[in-house]
Amino acid sequence: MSENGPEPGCTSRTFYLGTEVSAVSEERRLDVLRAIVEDYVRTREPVGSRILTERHQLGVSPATVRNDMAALEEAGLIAQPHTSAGRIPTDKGYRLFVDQLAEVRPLTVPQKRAIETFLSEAVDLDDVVARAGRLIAQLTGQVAVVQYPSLRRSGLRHLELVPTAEGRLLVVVITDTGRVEQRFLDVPVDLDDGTLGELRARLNAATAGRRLADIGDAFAGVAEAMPPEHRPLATAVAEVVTTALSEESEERIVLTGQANLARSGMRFEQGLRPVLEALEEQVVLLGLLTDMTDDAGVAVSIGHENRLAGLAETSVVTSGYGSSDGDTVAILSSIGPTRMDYPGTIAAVRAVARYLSRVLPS
Amino acid sequence: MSENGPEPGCTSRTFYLGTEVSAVSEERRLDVLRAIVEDYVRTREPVGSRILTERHQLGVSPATVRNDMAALEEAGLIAQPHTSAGRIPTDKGYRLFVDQLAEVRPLTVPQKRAIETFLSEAVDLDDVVARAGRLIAQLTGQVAVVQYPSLRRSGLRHLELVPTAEGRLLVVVITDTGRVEQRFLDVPVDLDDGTLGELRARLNAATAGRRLADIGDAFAGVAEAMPPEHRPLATAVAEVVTTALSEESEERIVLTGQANLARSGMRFEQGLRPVLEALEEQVVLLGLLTDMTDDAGVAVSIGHENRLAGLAETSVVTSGYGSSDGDTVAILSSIGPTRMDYPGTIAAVRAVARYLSRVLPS
DNA sequence: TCCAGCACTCTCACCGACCGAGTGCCAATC
DNA sequence: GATTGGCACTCGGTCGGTGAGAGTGCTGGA
Repeated sequence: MSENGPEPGCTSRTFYLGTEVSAVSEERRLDVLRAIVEDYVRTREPVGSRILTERHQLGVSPATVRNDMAALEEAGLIAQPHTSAGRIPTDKGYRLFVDQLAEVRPLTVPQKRAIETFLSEAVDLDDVVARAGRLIAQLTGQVAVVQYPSLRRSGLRHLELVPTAEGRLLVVVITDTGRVEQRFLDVPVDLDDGTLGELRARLNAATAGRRLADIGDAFAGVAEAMPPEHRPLATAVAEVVTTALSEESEERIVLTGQANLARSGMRFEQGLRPVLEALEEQVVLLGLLTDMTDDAGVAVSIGHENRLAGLAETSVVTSGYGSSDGDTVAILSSIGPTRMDYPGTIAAVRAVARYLSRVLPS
Repeated sequence: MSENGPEPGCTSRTFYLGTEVSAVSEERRLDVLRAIVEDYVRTREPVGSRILTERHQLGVSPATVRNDMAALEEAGLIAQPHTSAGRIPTDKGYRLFVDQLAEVRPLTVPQKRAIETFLSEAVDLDDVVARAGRLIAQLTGQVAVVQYPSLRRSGLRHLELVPTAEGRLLVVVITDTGRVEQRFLDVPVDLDDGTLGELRARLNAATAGRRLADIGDAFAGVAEAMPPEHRPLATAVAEVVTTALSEESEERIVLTGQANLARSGMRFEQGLRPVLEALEEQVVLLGLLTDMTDDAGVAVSIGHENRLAGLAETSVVTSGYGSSDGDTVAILSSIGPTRMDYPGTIAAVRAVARYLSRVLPS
């Protein structure tokens, strides 16, 4: 445990563990960490040096492992619940494991096929989202969160204007991802079917296929093309569509598998309550998922890395999904204890996101 | 404890308790039961004879209460967790309490006003349902279940046919309760806008305002009125609408306040797991709620009265709600431990159902 | 650098004793 | 007949003590 800086030319690495050891020792220490993570995830019990040498081919004695463990603990990668117990990984330890040590474990062919068929049997968007959630929950044994395709990132398929008996106008928006939203509009002028039909046709011609986020200009053009007495109506419709559909409250998520949290072996130090409460704050939860998701595949957030205090004992695995052309229109994720099967969870989330993207514009 | 039948002309009543006592004793025994229920609900601890006389003006000594308790236990209305503990009500005891002893406790005026304003701020049906759930969960401190207006029991507001770029037809159904459903239809013939417009107009004329459950005949009439070459299309549309929208899978419910289950004092003997699992079986859960709900206000199902084994430790309080004309189109309910505040829960469910009915066809 | 041995610490399960709450029963009283 | 005070009994929860087991850190030698 010399505290000197690294000497030039020597083989020591201090990158992960902060102490100065040979490259081969360094590697074994990471093997020990991997073994600890894998054992702890499986048995849910702190793992000691003896067990470790018995269950893994480390090629060294328990005493040596103990030294390695001391180094890992010094580096903040593992910890002891109490003095005479084995070690468990810290959040930092899981992070290193996920980033560098975990081996990719793809799903089996039957599993993939099951995902594909189950998703393709869905009859509408609600069904697709519900089924995706059930798949994730079942594959990971954890809680699934699936976001509905975001309106802002979806394209417009059709815009419908329906006059109602009460003299109001019902504006219905259908996106190419299958979502349907509607708003009532108190129209200031009386309408004849011809005008309404014209407006509907113009609106649809101008907006079809565009992103909801950028149809403002298209609407402006339509309003100008209408006869002056109907321009207020056109702008009112545009107003309703653009404002209502950009509201954050229109983002929707679905939770599945909350019963998995109550399974034996899901013990949380603080109990289920903070977790369930965090899951119920859907707006905040979605914000967390959105922030951690980048376009490049699966993202993992571990324990205290999560902004939400209620999720301090959980890890979140998310992935974006989208239409077949690769754009991300929404997020899906699996949430479980930090002591989760990361390779399995990552594989499941990735696979479901992929098939979901394929099935989506049904 | 004579086992003789009731003697003619005497004042004894054996109706509730099975033993032969004077009417005044009978009444006191029910007072004791009420006191036990109220105390147990409040303290979550088995209640003994001494505590009971201290906290309630029963006008008798603990010894007398003990005799009454023995009778109540004999009648199966209360039970002892173990020999030297106090008594707790059984499901049967709660049932008697709910049916005969509980005093109606209406919500306060501010509470009512809060419900009204919170519901009226909703922007669309999703929002209404979500807000109703949050209200119930917050008022009762339990889990809320809110069903979306059932398609089958809703009226048809508008039916829209949209041709898509891929040469398919998108059928959109909008109900007067605000739900929107859509289905794709692979049309066998090519369409011109005129035909489509005619079909749309006829369909809407024939079906507007009718219940979805009984538009079959209307569709038949429309198909006959169309020129022969377009009859297949008309029947296909009718087919899609009638079958798809009568599917049970289209019934949707929303759960709110599951975190309440994890609050302290919500201890279930069997743990949360069976409860959460039962809540996740949405189809079965909805069946239970539907069966227990009658048109006449609030219904209560207690403990083992629930068909679902997972809900054996819970009670369910439901009410139908509907459009302002009084028809029930869906159900909302609150689920909590059998040891719940029945008067408060019933009042909350009733109030939210009432305001919901008023706000619904917004 | 590794390893065997050893002393030490700490948790957990178990045991027995004790205390208190609550009951059921009985005899006396209203 | 209903009520009550008294009393013996039961049983669960708590507390302190004990022993086993697991796991560690350290030291000295290979």
